[in-house]
Amino acid sequence: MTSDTLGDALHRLLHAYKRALRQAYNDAGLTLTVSHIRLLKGIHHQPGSTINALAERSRRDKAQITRLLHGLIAEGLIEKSPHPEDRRSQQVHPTDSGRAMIAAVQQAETVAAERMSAGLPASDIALFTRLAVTMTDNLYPAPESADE
Amino acid sequence: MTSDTLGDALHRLLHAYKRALRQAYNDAGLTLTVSHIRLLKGIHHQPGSTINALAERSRRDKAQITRLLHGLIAEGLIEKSPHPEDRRSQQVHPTDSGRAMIAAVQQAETVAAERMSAGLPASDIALFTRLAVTMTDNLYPAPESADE
DNA sequence: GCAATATTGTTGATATAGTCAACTAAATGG
DNA sequence: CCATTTAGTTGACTATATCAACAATATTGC
Repeated sequence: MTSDTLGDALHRLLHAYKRALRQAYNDAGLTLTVSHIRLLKGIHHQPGSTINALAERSRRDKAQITRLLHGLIAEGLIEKSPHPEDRRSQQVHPTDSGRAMIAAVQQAETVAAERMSAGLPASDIALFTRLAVTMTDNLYPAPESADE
Repeated sequence: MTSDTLGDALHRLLHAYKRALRQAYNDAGLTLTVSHIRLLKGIHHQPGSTINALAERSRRDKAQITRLLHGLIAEGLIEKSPHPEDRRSQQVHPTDSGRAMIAAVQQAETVAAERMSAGLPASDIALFTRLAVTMTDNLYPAPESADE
């Protein structure tokens, strides 16, 4: 199995998966983009996060996170509040609308994931996911000690 | 394992992988984008393809393929020739430069793939790739017969 | 044989995703 | 107390992707 094949398979799968996701969101009447939804889920998963924390966890540019947050705030799905200890910083929380949106998103994503996984045993999916996580970690090595 | 986890793992892996690819291309002095390189590889893999064939195989919009081809022609990596039978159509071939570029690309991609796969047995990578192909196929069902 | 329809590739327009740099206000460290 | 760092923002830009409309050409059906 060449490196070529693994890479090609990944590109193709993500392209197909993102299309399927967009289709499922559209079918569910959701108009947010994949990136907005991923961020909303990240906030829902860890309410009170700072923008920096969201950027770090998702490994996205904080400029992009800031812009995506604008969109989510405009939709009334999240809100910001001042950080209790650091006046440079804010904490981000989902609103009731945001939490309601998460439920709809999860349903739509289940549709897409079930299509994608059709005919595959849960043990294969579990292994696939574990391998994906491992490969991602391989690409983001833990920070080295100072004496590197 | 929730659908959430599979999807999230995929998003993260592709984001990390594309970054690693771009880094490897940069380190190798390659200035083409990931999309240009993927198209060049597709042409190299099947010289003489039409634009429509390239769009179909990659499942990209033909408008995007046309634009990417412009860039590759500008770099002298491919060339077009009139289709022998259909005057609407052209055939696309790699040039000698394009073929030389492929070798450099393969080297750079091996670097990225080896980082990504570090510590994983080849059998795991093979299984992962097979599962990725199956899931992609699940998302693009074969065209139905007319009596659907 | 001709008109209607379909196809190929292109261009226009637009949206989404992503990155780098520079900035201000605030925090930290020496 | 001052230099440096950090948090978040904005500007600018690139990459990726899609839809629609079009002209030229091919195909189909009568």
